[in-house]
Parts: sequence; structure tokens; C-alpha cells
Amino acid sequence: LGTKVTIRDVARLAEVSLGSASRVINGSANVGADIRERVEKAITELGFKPNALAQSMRGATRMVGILVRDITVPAFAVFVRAAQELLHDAGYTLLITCTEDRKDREIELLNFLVRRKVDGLIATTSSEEDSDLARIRSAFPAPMVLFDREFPSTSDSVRVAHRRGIRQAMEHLIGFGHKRIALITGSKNVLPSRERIIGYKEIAKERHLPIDDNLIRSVSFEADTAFFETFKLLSQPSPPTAIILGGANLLAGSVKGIQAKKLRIPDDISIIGASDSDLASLSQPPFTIVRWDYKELGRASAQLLRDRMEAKTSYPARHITLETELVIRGSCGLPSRKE
Amino acid sequence: LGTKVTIRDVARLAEVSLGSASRVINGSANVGADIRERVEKAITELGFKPNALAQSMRGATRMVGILVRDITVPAFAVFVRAAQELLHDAGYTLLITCTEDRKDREIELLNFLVRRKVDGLIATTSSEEDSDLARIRSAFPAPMVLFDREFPSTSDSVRVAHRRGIRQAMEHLIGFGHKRIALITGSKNVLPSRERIIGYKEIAKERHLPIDDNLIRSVSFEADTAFFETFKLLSQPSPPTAIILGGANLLAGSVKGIQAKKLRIPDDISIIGASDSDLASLSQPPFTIVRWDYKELGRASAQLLRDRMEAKTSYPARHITLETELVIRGSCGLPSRKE
DNA sequence: TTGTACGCGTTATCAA
DNA sequence: TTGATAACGCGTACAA
Repeated sequence: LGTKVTIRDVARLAEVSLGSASRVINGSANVGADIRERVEKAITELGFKPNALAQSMRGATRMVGILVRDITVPAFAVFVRAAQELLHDAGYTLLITCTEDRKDREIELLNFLVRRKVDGLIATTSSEEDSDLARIRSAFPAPMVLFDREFPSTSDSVRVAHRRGIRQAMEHLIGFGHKRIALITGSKNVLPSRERIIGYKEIAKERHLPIDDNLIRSVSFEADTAFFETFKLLSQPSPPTAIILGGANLLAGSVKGIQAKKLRIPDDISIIGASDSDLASLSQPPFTIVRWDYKELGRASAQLLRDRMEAKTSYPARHITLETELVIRGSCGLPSRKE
Repeated sequence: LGTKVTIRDVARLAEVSLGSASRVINGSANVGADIRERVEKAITELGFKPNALAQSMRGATRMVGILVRDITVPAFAVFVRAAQELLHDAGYTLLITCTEDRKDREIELLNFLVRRKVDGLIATTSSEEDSDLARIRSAFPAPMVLFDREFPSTSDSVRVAHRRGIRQAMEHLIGFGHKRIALITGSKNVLPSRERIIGYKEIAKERHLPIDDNLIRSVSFEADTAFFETFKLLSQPSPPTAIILGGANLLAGSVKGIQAKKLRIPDDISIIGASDSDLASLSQPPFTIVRWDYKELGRASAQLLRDRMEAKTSYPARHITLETELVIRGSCGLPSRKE
């Protein structure tokens, strides 16, 4: 019961035509009270549920794809969930997929989403540089909102002001007297990393800090990477006195590295994390962080996409940039050594 | 290009019939080398990608639904991701949905998944007791694997030995001399909470601990709840000397409560968390926890479901129970007060 | 081996 | 207002 029942069965039981049944189901105005009643009765009696597949064959699928690196990163989960809520209220369903920062997987997922005929896509890419990826993105047959990425530029996008975020962090540390400040962030072929590095260099120049390229670690956003890089940085003959983490998932790895070196925060080393987390807010001392609102980011992406999907006419790409906020807690102090 | 091209276009360009094109695409054996070549050429030339919707109309959708409380809880994300990986390798795609522990939402999602014709479902329910929910679950038209739930009993299931987990935690605390041990866990209409409470009472009886029902807080798995309950427990005239958290997402809330009371761990209060996390492993001191393997849980669920979906004949329900492990770290010590 | 025609469950168009 | 019928894109019996 309810498992294999089609609109035909409904029409038959209600003794009306297919068309009438369909009209009742879709709430068309032009339908007699008598027929409507009979059809509705048949529907509940049979437990009829329209086959979404067949509906999609005709019109839109009302499915939206989302491409993130890893749903396991709590910040991304918050982003996805916020987008999902807004989209759900608009009658769309989210197809959540994870690239794991792997090119092959990203290509596969992109193809999958076009085969599945999603009406739109919220995406972050593992590389803005890669030409295969770029080609597929450009050819994507549905509206797309980029999340912290900038290619193709004809797409709507939602970004974070990472460059200014790094400035906030740097200013704070420089205020304590730090001169050797390290930055650990992701690969240069994505926007956030590039912006952070640019910001870092800008302010270093302004404040006449010597730029030691060795202190800029642009590798990946994986937590393990943060562990290795932190450990290596702190094992140098002349280690940094402060580390800025440029990535939402880096704090745990970095803390692990610091614990491995048996260093105290902030006495031996100052740390500024990126984006809030239980670890950041509840550690003793709690971590000073550059924070931005993943929930708002998710909502904004969803709204941008929704507008685009429902637009009758085309309009220029819209770009939303969210500001960051420096949340000062207890992980920064005076530099442990004089230079 | 590639956006609106159907198998018809391929057939036309290759100058073959529809059937032949289809056969080539689906790798049928009975097809001439000549035709195969022409079709394949046409496919790449046109950038043809089969419409998954239309394919699904004929056979299976190769989609699987998953129903969790909240993808934002890292442990659940790990579970989902592990299931996703295994299913993906088998050619299935996961439709991830979140109930938020709300009945209305759960009903809506369940209906959504049957309308979308998923081939299977991995589900946890917000209540095993509720009769509306029970009816819908029982009528679900595809194989279903229950995750840490036991209804309907005819479904395959994957569970955690929470009862024994609580015993491990209790034994550990009793070993330190604790007598007033609190348990914070979720609502009683789900299996894990019930099992934990049973385990708690069993061992309390064995060890001749007075059972104070006031120390058993069975409310919800939300972090906020853990905060309130911890705070209230510690504000009592005769507070517990130890708290066991029975839920993967409770530690952060509880820690917040303890910090609000300005208590030190483990000097003033001993804590045992549930399931690992950055917060649990990297705090100073790190938290002693009852751990179980969400990744393995995800894999097992996926495997159970896959077997069921691909089975030619029916077979009895299978139930897998994973053991827990007590990871002793630094959040437990001697009770702060004698009774 | 190849081609034709039908069915999957809808919605939408067009007569009646 | 209602009913019949043509799509949607694909897989597959069945006929050639």
C-alpha cells in the first residue's frame, strides 16, 4: 500500500481522468468541487505520493548540488546546514557532495550533478588554476554560486574578507611586539590562501617587518598539515614567536604540534586561530581567533542561488563579501624572545 | 554543448538507431565494432551525459537516503562520510537529511525520500515510541538500516554497546572512590539513552551505590542541554563528584557549565565524555572518554544496506553491535568531597 | 546484430 | 471544467 500506486490508480479509483487528478494534486483552480473531493479521497485512501522522478522529467528537479571539501569539518557543516535550511524552505533539496580536495573526485562529482540535473550549484573548488576543472565549471548547465572562490567571475559569489582578517591578526600580534610571525594556510590555487598571503605581506611591509618567506606555509587546509608545519616551524633554529592559522580546520593540528614541542600558550608561543570552535572557545586559555560567520555565509549563498534560479531575466553577477572579526581571548601574549 | 543533448542526438550523429546507442552506452555485448566506435565518437563529440532521472525511471535510482539528527555534530559527519564513501564506491549516492530531532521534520523527510524513490535508507529516528513515526518507518518501501535504534526489529541495524560503555565509565569512577555520579544523556525514547540508564542502574546496584534519580538527567542530546543540566547539577546542595556524559555532542556544553561554576577538572569534578573530539583530546587536561568508532559504524551501516539492496532473496535481519572503549586521560580524579 | 516501439509517472496542451 | 494525448529521456522486449 502506497508503494507502487501512481496517479493512474488515483484517477481510476476517483473515476476521473488523468488530467483531473493531476490538476487536483497540483492545486489548479479550474477543477470542480465534486471532482476535487473524489480525487482527494482516493489519494488518502491509496496513500498516493507523487513520484518526484517523473515530475522532474517534465520540469525542474528542485535539487541543488553543493560541493564542499569535507563535510566533516564542523565549520563547513554549519555552512551546509544553513544553506540547506534556506533552500529547504524554498522547496529545494540539497545534494551534499565532498571533493576531499581531489581533482578527480571533483570532476566526477560535477559530472554526477549534471547527470542528476540539479537546478543549481553552490561550489568551492579545489583549484581555481586547473584548466580541466575550469572548463567543467564554465560549462556547468545551471546557475552556480561560488563559495570563497572567484572563478568563473561571471558567477555569483560569496566571499570572506580574509585579507583584512589577516591584518586584524597581524596588528594584534604586532601590538604585543611580535616580529617573527608565521602564517599557515592552504594552497595558493584558491582565493583565501592567496588573499591571506597578500594581506600578510602588505602589512609586514607597512610595519617594516622583515619578510621571511620561510614563515609563510601555504600547503593545505588539512589538520595534519597544520601539525607538521607547526612542528617544523617551532623546530627551526630561529622559530616564530607567533603563529597565525589561516584555515578553519587548522587549530587542532597546530595545538597538537605545540603540545608535541611541550610549549605553553601564550607564554612560549602566541596563536591566532581561524573561525570559532569548541576547541577554540573552551580551551584554557581560550584561543584568540579571526572569526567569520559560516551560517550567514551559507544563508547568503543559498539566497544568491535561489534568486538566480527563480529569476526570469539574466542580470550581472553579484558578489557578497563578509567581514571578519578579531575575537580577542587568551592565546596571545608578549613574544617569548627578543630578536 | 553538453547541456541538452540526448541519446537521440548521439544516435543521429552516429547514424545508428536509438537502441544501438543505448547498447553501446550500457556496455552490451551484442554490438558491432563499427557501430560501437561511431557511437563512442559521437558521445565524446557531443559531450553526451545520460540523464540520470530518465535512467532511474526505468530501473533503480541508485540513491540512498540517510537520516541523522544534525550533520553539524562532527561525530555524525564522520559517520555519514564513512557511509558515503562505501556507498559511492558501489555506485550509490547519499541523500543526506537532518531531522533536528523534530517529529514533523522527520515525517516530512521520510516522505520526501519515498517520493524521491531512494533504493535504501540509513536512519536514526528521534523517537522509537511515537506511533506516527513508527507507522511511516514500517511502511518505508525500501530496505532500511537502523543506526543505534531498534524499531522496526525486522530491519537490519547497527548499534553501540552503550550499556557496557557506561559500565566502563562507572567502574573507572568507582575505582577513584566516587559515589555520587551523575549521568547526562538524551531522551528515553531512543535506545542509547535507555541502555545507558539501564547500565547505570545495574552497576549502581551491584556496587551498592545509592541511586539518586535526581542524578540521572535524560533530556536531550543537544549541547545546550548539557550546559544547563551540568550547571543545575553542580548548583545543588549536594552536587555529584563526577559526571558521565552520554552523548557525542555533550562535552562542550558540560565544560561550559563547569567553567561557569569556576570548577577545576579533575580537582573539583571528574568528567567522562562520550566519543572523541578535538576538544576531548587536546584540552588540558585531556578528557577521559568512552569512545566508539563512528567511521566503522558508518561503514557497517552502508555495508548492511548494500547487501540488502543487492540481495536476490530475503534473509533475516542482521544486527551489528560495536563495542566501546574507555580511553583514560586526565579528567578523572579522586572525589573532591567525602560523603 | 540492428532497428522499432512501448512503457516508466508525470505535466501540459488542446479539443470538447 | 473535463478528458484524451503528446511529450520528457531512457532501457528493452520483440521483430527483422
